[in-house]
Amino acid sequence: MASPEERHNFRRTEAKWQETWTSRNCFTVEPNSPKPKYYVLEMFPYPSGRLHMGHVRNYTLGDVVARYKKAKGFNILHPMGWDAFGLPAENAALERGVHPGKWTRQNIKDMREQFRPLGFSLDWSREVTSCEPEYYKHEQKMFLDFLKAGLAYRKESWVNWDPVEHTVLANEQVIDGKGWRSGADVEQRKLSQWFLKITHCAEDLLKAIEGLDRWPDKVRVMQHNWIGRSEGARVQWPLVNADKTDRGESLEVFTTRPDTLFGASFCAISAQHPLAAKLAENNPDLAEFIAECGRTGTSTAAIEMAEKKGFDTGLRARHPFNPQRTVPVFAANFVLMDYGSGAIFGCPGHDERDMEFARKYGLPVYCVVAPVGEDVKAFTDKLEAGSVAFTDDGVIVNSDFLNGLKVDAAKRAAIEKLEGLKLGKGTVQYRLRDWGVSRQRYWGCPIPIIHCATCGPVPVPDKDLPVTLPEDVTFDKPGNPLERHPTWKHVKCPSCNAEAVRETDTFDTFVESSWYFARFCSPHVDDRPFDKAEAMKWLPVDQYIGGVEHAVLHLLYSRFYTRAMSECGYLDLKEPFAGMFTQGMVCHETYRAADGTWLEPGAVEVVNGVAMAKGQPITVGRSEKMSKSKKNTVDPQHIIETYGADAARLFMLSDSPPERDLEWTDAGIEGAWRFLNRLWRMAAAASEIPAQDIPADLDASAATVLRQIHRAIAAVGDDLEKFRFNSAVARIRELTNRVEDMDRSVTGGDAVFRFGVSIVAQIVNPLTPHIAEEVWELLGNKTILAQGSWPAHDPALLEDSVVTIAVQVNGKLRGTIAVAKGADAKTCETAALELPAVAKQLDGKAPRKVIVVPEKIVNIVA
RNA sequence: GCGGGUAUGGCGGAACUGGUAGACGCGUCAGACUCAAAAUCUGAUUUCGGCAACGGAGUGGGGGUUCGAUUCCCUCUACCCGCACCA
Repeated sequence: MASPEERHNFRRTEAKWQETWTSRNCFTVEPNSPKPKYYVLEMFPYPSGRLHMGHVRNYTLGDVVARYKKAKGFNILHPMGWDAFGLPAENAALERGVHPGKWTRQNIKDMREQFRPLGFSLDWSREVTSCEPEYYKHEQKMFLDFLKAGLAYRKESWVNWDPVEHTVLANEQVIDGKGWRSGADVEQRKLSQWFLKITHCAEDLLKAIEGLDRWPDKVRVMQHNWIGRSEGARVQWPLVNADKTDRGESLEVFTTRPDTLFGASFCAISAQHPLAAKLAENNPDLAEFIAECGRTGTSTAAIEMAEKKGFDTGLRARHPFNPQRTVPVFAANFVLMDYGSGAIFGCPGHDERDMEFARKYGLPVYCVVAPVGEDVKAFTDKLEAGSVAFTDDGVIVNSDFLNGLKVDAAKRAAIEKLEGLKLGKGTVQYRLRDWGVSRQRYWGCPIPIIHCATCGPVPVPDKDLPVTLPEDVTFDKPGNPLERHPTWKHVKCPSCNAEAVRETDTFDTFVESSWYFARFCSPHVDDRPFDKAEAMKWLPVDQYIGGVEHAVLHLLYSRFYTRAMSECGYLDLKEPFAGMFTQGMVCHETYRAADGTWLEPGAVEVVNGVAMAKGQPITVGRSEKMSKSKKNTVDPQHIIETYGADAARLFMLSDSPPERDLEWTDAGIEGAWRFLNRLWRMAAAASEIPAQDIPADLDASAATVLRQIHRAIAAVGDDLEKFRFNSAVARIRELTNRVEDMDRSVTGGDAVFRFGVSIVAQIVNPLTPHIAEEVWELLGNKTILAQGSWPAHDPALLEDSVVTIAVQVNGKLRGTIAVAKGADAKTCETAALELPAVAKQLDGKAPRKVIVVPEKIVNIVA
């Protein structure tokens, strides 16, 4: 171990500066400040009780932005809170018998303590906790307002039921037919649910994506696809019974290809379609088919994909353009009830799935689109005999009045005709469905509704809000404890005073996270969710930072919720997040023993280049996201205790660009630690030099370093603006190297050295603020960097008076020349041709052509 | 299947609007200090040939545009992510 004075004592200095910042109130908003505002927000954490490296990365990125923007003269809002409702609390209750509330609040306390030593510039005075009534009561009020505004409604619907968690899942929470948390096969059940009408904003949510120019393209594309707009038509097919009598009703289908209507050979309805249910009453085989579809549901969708099953209902449907023509109506497992009208028409010739279905059930194939210029007869024969659909653009054929039109024109013509016949209508369909917010859970915000046998669902009157969660609940049985509570749900109907029951469902936890960013603007107002003027002052969030896993759900819900709040007068804003950044995951190598069990990194040692654990060779797996199940986690607290917060932060920012995955390595954190100690030793040396001005007769070598210092200020600032934190770290290290290596004995050497160290302190401050403050103080400064400003660079010093430019012959580098900045082309050319290497390449011949790009390059074409 | 992304030394990664590829770091090797080790410092480190000067090749593969391509275009391959019967 080196002597103490050679090493930076991070334990002492980090605690010291954290106390200083707190006691000087460095991170609270400046009231009535003339400075422009800047709202930095990281996604608020779920209080699991344990800080992990993903948190460290997320909040470090945000802290860099907050500290940098503060130094650039902004008034910063950088708050913190807890996304505190959710299932893990109930799981803890089940597993350990702890009350979810107690467990959650203890976790919050613990995690707040774990955050403290990282030195984030967070304004804790604005802390919000979503599981407390002071927070969720506003959510209840807003929900009732949404209800009044028609933005919330109740409907019976098929839901994804997780049999393990005993709850309903949103479509987004079903992954490959399995519950996103439990991994259990999801079943289909019909329940009455509350919905928020996100589809009301579908078009606007889609269009406005264009304006989100500070969002990652990836996220914008994902949201675009999620909303899934498609143009098409709803078409009526009059139904005919098996005995050829008209049923007096028609089947509505949705199609994006009305141009191919003449190629129809069947219709298919969803197994969940009301018509299917009606027909099944007198048809046990159909009933059995429907039941089978319900069983397989979405659960084995991936496997079942190839297997398209249909059941001929016996009904037939009249072709809208030719009443003489009828097609069979099938019930089919692949038709989705909640998209379009839950029914389709099948055109096997021009849709691959329909083709597969037609071939399986012996249905005819009609060719109605042919490639331009192709022989129609020959193409028709080939298509109708084959089993490959033609889905490209082309010319309509065999289609009466549509013949000869291109696909797009035919779509328009078909829709016009349908509308004339009153058998259809052009429409826009979205993939996006309304947001089901009911959850059959205890640990969530109660939905403020009372169910009365005579009045139906009645909103809880304002005066009775909030509806608080009862604390005295038990978790000895599966399902929702609110259902079983002896008294809580039994209340009088607010409208007729009869005996009634409370809604026992609670909100999806995505509701809390859909408005917390607004609550932070005025977290202590009690009579409304937030002060409108304050919210309008701070919103939108200037820079939001979080994981890509929320690219669709949370971000889309928040965009909708902001619109909904605006419709109800709470705000005047559409987009909550002007800038979005999605960070990569923190990964680590995985290790497995011979018996396949996962091993912790701490258990692994490398002996003679072979990875071993307990004397046995082990398998080193690829790097994966840190997770408890794979045991490849590294505990942030341990890292901070060993190397300090600055080292942990620096490593998080080095090497990997923030949007990419970061590979955690011991060598990496040690590298960061070494750099900090080097900086520390430089600071000690610089502090020995008296403060002094840089002399006018500065030595040339020191002047070069001075230019490099100014260049680094500009470059690091630029990198931080653009989220190139890894590059900023590289430039700071580069500058540190230059300053450290400079010759201090020349005229002005000491002054430039001292200046260089002080600049390093200032530009490294957003990244590693503790050591930066310490260095700054060591240099005799009485101010603190947390309240300081970004150093100004002198534009005149950014560039050298002499530039080195490359000389190429035929595009290959043959040497460099140093010319005065601004030297003309002729000078450059002459200097280049004088290079021996160039002369050698030319071999006495005159160059055919010389290209000179001033201050960049000379290329000689031989 | 559809949509999006990525590919650069032993490794993570740099390279602004087409202009000196490999910044910065890690690792490795050699050396200094040391009784020794750690720490620290110095030097080397894309690759091939060569003692060297120097020369050849080189940014996943192939092709193109250009005086000049990691960067632009076409094409192929591999991997990663999202959606997945959306009619």
